Formats: sequence, C-alpha cells, structure tokens
Amino acid sequence: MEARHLRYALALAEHAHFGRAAGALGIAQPPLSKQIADLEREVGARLFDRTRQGVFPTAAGAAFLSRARRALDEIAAASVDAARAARGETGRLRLGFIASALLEPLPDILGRFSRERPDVRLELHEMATRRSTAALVAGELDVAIGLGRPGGLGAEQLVSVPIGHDHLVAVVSSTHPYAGQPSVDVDRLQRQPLIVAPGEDEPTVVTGLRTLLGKDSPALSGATVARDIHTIIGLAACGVGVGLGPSRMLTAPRRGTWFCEVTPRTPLPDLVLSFRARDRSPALNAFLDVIRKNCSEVGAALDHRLGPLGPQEEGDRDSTST
Amino acid sequence: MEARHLRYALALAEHAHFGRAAGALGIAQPPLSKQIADLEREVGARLFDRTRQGVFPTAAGAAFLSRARRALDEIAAASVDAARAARGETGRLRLGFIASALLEPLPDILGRFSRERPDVRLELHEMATRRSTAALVAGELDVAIGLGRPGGLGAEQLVSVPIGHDHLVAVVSSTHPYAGQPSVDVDRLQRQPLIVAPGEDEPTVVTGLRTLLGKDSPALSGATVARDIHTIIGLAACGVGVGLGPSRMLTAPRRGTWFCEVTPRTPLPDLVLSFRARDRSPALNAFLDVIRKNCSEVGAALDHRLGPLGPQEEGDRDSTST
DNA sequence: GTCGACGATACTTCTGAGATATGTCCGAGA
DNA sequence: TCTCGGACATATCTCAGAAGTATCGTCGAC
Repeated sequence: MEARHLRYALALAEHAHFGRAAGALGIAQPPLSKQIADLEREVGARLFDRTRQGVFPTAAGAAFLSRARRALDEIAAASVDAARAARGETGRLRLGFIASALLEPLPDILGRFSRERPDVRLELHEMATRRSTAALVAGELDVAIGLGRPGGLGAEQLVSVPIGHDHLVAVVSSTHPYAGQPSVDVDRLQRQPLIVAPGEDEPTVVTGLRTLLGKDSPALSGATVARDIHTIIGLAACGVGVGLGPSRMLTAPRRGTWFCEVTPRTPLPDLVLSFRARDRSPALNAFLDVIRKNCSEVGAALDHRLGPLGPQEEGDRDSTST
Repeated sequence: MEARHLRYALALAEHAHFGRAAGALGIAQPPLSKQIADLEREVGARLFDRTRQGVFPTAAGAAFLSRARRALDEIAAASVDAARAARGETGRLRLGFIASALLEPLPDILGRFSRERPDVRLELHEMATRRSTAALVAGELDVAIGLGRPGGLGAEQLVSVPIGHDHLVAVVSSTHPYAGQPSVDVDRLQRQPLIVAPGEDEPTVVTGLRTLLGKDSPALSGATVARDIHTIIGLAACGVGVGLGPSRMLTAPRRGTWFCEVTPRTPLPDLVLSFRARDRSPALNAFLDVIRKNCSEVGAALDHRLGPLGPQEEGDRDSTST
C-alpha cells in the first residue's frame, strides 16, 4: 500500500463522487476507480458504498479513513520535523564542561543559545576535561569545554579551539597582609599556606605552579586542596591561607576577600572548546554560531578552523588540532 | 512522498548499509541509493551520514524516522482496523426500541451480542415505534424494535421482520376476585376499572381493545393510563384495577399480583425488527446473526427475507416489507 | 602502490499509474 | 416502455519512473 492510496481514498470521501475527486486530484476518473478497487482488494473489504446519491464510506471505510488521515499527517510532519532539525531548530545538544566554566563564558553562551534555539534540548554535564574528552570520542557528548588541549585515545578526531586565556591570581581574606595590594610576587607564596585545586588527573593550576615554585616545593605539597573554586575562595576568606586559581575566579567576588595578581604573570591552560571534527550536526553548528557571535576573538579562532562555512557545508579536513 | 520512501529509509536505518538494506527490501542497491537521494532532495535535508563505519541517520534523519515509523504503523493499522470493521468486530450499532422490548427479547439478544462483539459500541435509545421508524429512515438509527409494521414516509425503504407474537393478558392484585383464575372473559372487563397503556400515537394494546370492547366503551374511556408496563403492574397490585397488557408482561412477575389470560385470546400487534433494506453494515449483519441464532423461528423469518447470505453479500431486493 | 568495499552514476528494462475510449447500470422523463 | 444521461467499471494504450545491470570514484587496509 502506498501513500497515494490514502490520498485518493481521502479525496473520494471528501467529494463523495469519483469524477469530482479525480478532478481535485488532477487525474482522470478511471485511474481513481482502479486505485480504489486495488485498495479495497488489498484491504480485503469494500471501503465505499457507491450509491446513486453519492459515494460514502462503509464502516470499514470510516475506520480506514481515520487511520489514513493520521498516517498522512505523520508523513507531512516527518518532512517538517526533518527540515527543522536540519536547520538546528530542534534536536539535542549534550555539553560537558568543567565547573569553573560556569563562572565565565557559559552563562552568556547558554543564555543566548537557549534564547535563540528554545526547542533544542540542552543536556549539561559537569565533568573533568579528561572525562569529557573520552565522552566526546565515544559519542556520548556533542561538545565540551575543558582545560588545555585534550589528549588521550581518539583525541585526534576532535577539533579544539581555545575560547579563553587565563593566568594565575591569588585570593586572600580582606584581613590578610596582602589585602589592598594589587599584586603579590610569586616568591612570597613559598612561605604562605596555600589553597589550590587538585591536579592529579587534570591539567590545572597546579601544573603551572609546579614550574613556578619548583617541583617539590614544600608550600605546594603542604597546600590545602579544594576541588571547587568557590571553596577555595571561601577557605581564603576564612583566613586558611592564600587561594590560588585562574583569573576567571575574578567573576565570583565575595565579601571579605581580596584578589590580587601574581607576578610574574603566569599563564594557565586555556579554556578549550572541543567537538568531533566529523560532527556537522545542526544543533552543534547553531551552538558554534552562538559562540562565534558571542565573542569575536573566539569567532575568529573558529572561523580559522572551520572556514567561513554556512551551517550546512561539508568539507574542511585541515583541522590544526590533534 | 510515498510510503516506499519511508520503508526504504527505515530499512536503511536498521541495516546501516545500503547493500544489506537493499537486500532486505528485495531490491538492488542502486535503486535504494536513488530513492534515498530523491527523499533527501524532497525533504531538503541530508537524512543519512554515509561513513566508512556505516550509514547513520543525521539529526534530521532521526526526526524523520520517528515520524516515518508512526506513519507506517498507522497505515498497517488502517488495514487491520478496516478488516475488523468489515467483519463486524468493531463499529457502532444504534438500536431504537420500545420499552416493553426490554422485558422479553432484548435481554437475551443484547447479552449475546455484547458477548460476541465486545468491541461494537451499542447505542441504545428507548423510543416509540413511530419515532424509531423516522430515525431509521433518517439514518439516525441502524436497527429498531417496535410494534407492528412501520408506516410513514420512507418506511418502504425498510425491511421489517416480526420477532415476537403477543396476545392480551390481564394482571390483578392477588386480593382481586380474579386472582387464582386462569382466565377472564373479555365481557367481564366492561364493568371493571381498567389500566392500559396510552394508544394515541402508537399501535398498541388499546388498538386491540377497541375492537374487543367496542369503540366507545365507557370502561376504555374511563381507564387509567400508564405509559410503562411496570407502572401498570404496580397499579394493578395496589388494587387500582385490572391491568391489561401484552403477554410479554408475564416475564415481569411481581409479588402480590396475579396474571390471567383474556378470553377469547386476543392477538396484539407483533414485535417487529426493522432496518434499512440497503444497509449492509457489518455490525448490523452481526446483530441479525445473533437474532437468527437466538431464536429459530425469527431466524427463519430473517432467512426468508434476506436469503441465506453471508455477512458480506450484496443483492436481494425482494423484501416483502413496505 | 594495489586491492576491496561501498556508495554514486549511467544507462537499460519493464512495471504499473494514468489517459482515452467504451461498456454497463440505473433512474429520470417523454 | 423506451430513450437519454449520469456515474462508475472495464479495456487498451502510453509513458513516467522504479528497478536492474554495469561501471565509476573514493577511501581505508594491506
């Protein structure tokens, strides 16, 4: 059975007349008679009563027609839905991100994206960079924001773009001697109780600090470890010590704290956006568009890697990543 | 777009491989490639990603496929539903009946029918014969049970079959002088307070009584009138008078009452089943089958009028009705 | 590099949808 | 009763397009 049979049956039911229904369908009457006859033979039941007064559906015909209407509606909706999904207006985007990204680029990006694409279901998963990289490669995420160039098995399938530069800053209680100082020299940190994020399975602040303070610096090995940036700031506010973290931290001010630069200025791993190089999903493209629009420097980086392609284009295999 | 495109897309999604999907569909690979390409052109979006690892739906493809599945399910269900409706297993049957039919043939008939055809929706409407005839002609009922041959405009389009013979019986209180008597002579009713059903717009008990007692019998004109048989019996039980009604009344015994035959035996209008002669709806056929099976004499009458036709046959225009 | 797998393309074949002409049935009207 | 005309079915032809065959282009694997 073909959709044609359904359309013809519906037209016949609507016009109650073979000739007029055929006219409305743009065909002659005999083909319509034949198609309806074929349909009735396939279904195994007479679907229309041909009377002098007109052509009316039988009980079987009425049952058939109601299903036929729904079927044709589904077919029409299939095209519409597919087109919408292709334009990135619907669909799903699974985003993995490190917690600190919530401080700075994500609020703007997510707000803008969900305003522009209200029908794309956003699935947000906070996770470490290493995990998000693996999840991207495994197809469990569509896009990830992490620290530094992703490495590990399959990372060469990913495109990665830095979307934020960071350097080391310190946070202390407002009663701390450093409070009020615009900056603090790194040498002075050697003699301070420090508060840092754990650095075992992530490229993070500690990575930079090791080169800065020396691999086996007692200040480092004795440092208080807190996973969350807000915890670091909180501990510093309590006077536990000097909190160290990325400059993104500055967007989370808190009463009773003082932030100061660390000299010499110490760059930290970039905040990096990654996605599968082969992935041209419209929702992802829409997301990248938002990022492009949100921040011109990031946009330039994306353009550089993706070329000025429209949201549909295929091609571009010269990714500078891996 | 045709159902073929949906089937092909689903097969391709299932096998993730053009060659194997084509094999499963019983066609060669090139036609499948072409049909999918045509479909993608019509939808205006790429539906499948062709990769070395296999063929996978894009976001648009996934949206399309879910609609396509539902559409094909509806199409399959259309055939099934139509076939069921044609066999009279589903559908609707609108039955008009006079209240007294609830006493005798309807309980058996309705019980059996709803057991045999649980998915046919029965719509029951109690109404006078004259109304049910008009409703049948107007297509507002499918079948009716009334008293006597239906008359009126369009009644010649109906087939009518007597399904029960009745004669006049009397009901009295068990304290009434007639109590205990097997029968009562009609002459003695002239001097009794009578209780009868109204007879203005219906062929009913009164019709028979008029010829029996005389057109202007004072017993008749002074009779108590009650529309409902149960009311007649109730009034008789209270000693209001001698209730008169069809022998069907005997199936509704009540404490404190006595039923007796009226002599000479006085036939009343038959209980008659009617339906549109042209109506071959499966639910109606199923209903007629039940009546045929339920009562052999009625079955014979139906066979006589309809011929021994199966539930599907057309034909037979020699109705003895009108 | 060659080979093989896979999908796309080119071209042919043939099914079947649709067109035209005609038949059959039946009710209306003379 | 006969004819006429409207309406659906049937017969036959035509042609669009679905499917088949052969081949090409591409891309990994070896």
